[in-house]
Amino acid sequence: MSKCEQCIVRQFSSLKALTKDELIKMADCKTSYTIKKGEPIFEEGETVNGVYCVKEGVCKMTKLSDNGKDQIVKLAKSGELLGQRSMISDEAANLSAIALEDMQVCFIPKSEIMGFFNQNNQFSMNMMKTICGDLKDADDHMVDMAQKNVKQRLAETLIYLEENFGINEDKTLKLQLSREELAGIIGTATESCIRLLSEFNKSGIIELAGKKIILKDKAKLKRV
Amino acid sequence: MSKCEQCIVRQFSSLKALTKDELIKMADCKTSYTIKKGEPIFEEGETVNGVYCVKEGVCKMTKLSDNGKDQIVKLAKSGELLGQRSMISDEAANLSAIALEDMQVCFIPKSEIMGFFNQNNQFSMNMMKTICGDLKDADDHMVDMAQKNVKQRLAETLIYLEENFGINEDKTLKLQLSREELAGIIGTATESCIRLLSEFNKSGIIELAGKKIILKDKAKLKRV
DNA sequence: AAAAAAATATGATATTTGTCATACTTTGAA
DNA sequence: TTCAAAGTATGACAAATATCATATTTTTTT
Repeated sequence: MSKCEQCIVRQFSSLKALTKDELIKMADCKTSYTIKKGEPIFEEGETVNGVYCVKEGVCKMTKLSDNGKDQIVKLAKSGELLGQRSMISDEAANLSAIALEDMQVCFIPKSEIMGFFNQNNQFSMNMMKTICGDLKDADDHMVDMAQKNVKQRLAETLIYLEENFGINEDKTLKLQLSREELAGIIGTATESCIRLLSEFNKSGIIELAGKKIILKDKAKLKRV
Repeated sequence: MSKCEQCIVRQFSSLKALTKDELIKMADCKTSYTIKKGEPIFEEGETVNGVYCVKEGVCKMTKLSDNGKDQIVKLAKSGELLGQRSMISDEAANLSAIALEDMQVCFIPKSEIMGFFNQNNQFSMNMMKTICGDLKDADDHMVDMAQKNVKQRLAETLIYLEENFGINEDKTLKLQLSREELAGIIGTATESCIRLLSEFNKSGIIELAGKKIILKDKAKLKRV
């Protein structure tokens, strides 16, 4: 069993407030999982009863809409905790978490987290702040969905992907999404997404190298 | 100064977990305000440094979009606390709170709330759950914005207004919004909103009595 | 390596939604 | 009470987006 104490990713979440003793205790009750690309960590409607700490890899948090399309609500990467909201609300998961790459995650049971809540005030405060951050992001995202058009949302998403997941040596976006997934983030039909990517490509704002994407002119992208 | 201890609305928020002693202490440091219809309680970008407890009246929580339109993110009624997120995140308000009716609100300073956090675990837990509920609502709302069309969002909003704010004796919706505000909730142009209301009216799903609205056929409204 | 399946691309077209113009109605102030 | 302003309503049209069809390319399987 790997040691939480030596795991760097804990520094990127509420867990950074835990003491050495608490980390040792946590290492004892956690379960580690390897998730293959495309597989779920948990799904909408499931009871989660704890949180998943993402050690490695990126996943999408999706919700199935009435019209049968999957909306991607959020992308989560290494260091983030998943399932906090459901655990705290004592509700089934509102979103599914699906691996976009091979992942390593650790499950920490609710009882353990609740113990930390009671004994470590900084930890509770950190988790509260994270959830508040998620709420702000969701509100902002909602306003974008309501007020911006598809072209603007695509431009915004491309910049977000570069800023949050980086680029390879050849300048292509590191996080490689299918056109369908990209459409699922911006909330549009796959064909519309593809069409706009072509348009951006033709006008030189981006470059399409197969399914890989290079942002050529971020200034113009921001002004779309 | 009115007594928090005797104020019923505290039962509808995290404050219900406070003890008699804590309520007496809170009554001492709170400030009461009367807000006229149309006036702000606080505005986007302001530092709030505490929470507002809505004693009476309804307000809209809005965010100004880049295109100059106000998006209504949420409606808050008596019993709800406003500004929790900003207070906890230590950030300026992300949303403006504008009275839709004459209101009575009480301001409770941050120092006071933080004290309760440390001494009353149930109170912190309640507030966490409230924010988690807001996050779920925001995520769901976001998916609706992305995946449903304007007609469906209008139908959904009308039902929401009836279920959450009730109807008068003449069956009209109690919460009376302008067409512009209604458009601001569903995220569309005012003219489109008006046009769809007319359409619903003509097809008998709703009835327009001046600016008042009666839902005639909720089943049909849900199936739009 | 060949075949099948999935993903990407693009055209044609329909539908939805936004914008601008204008008329009518209600509300509030002088 | 009257007038101005704001809000509501509707038509005409333009723009954005979805849908369906089909072609091409890429990936996966055999």
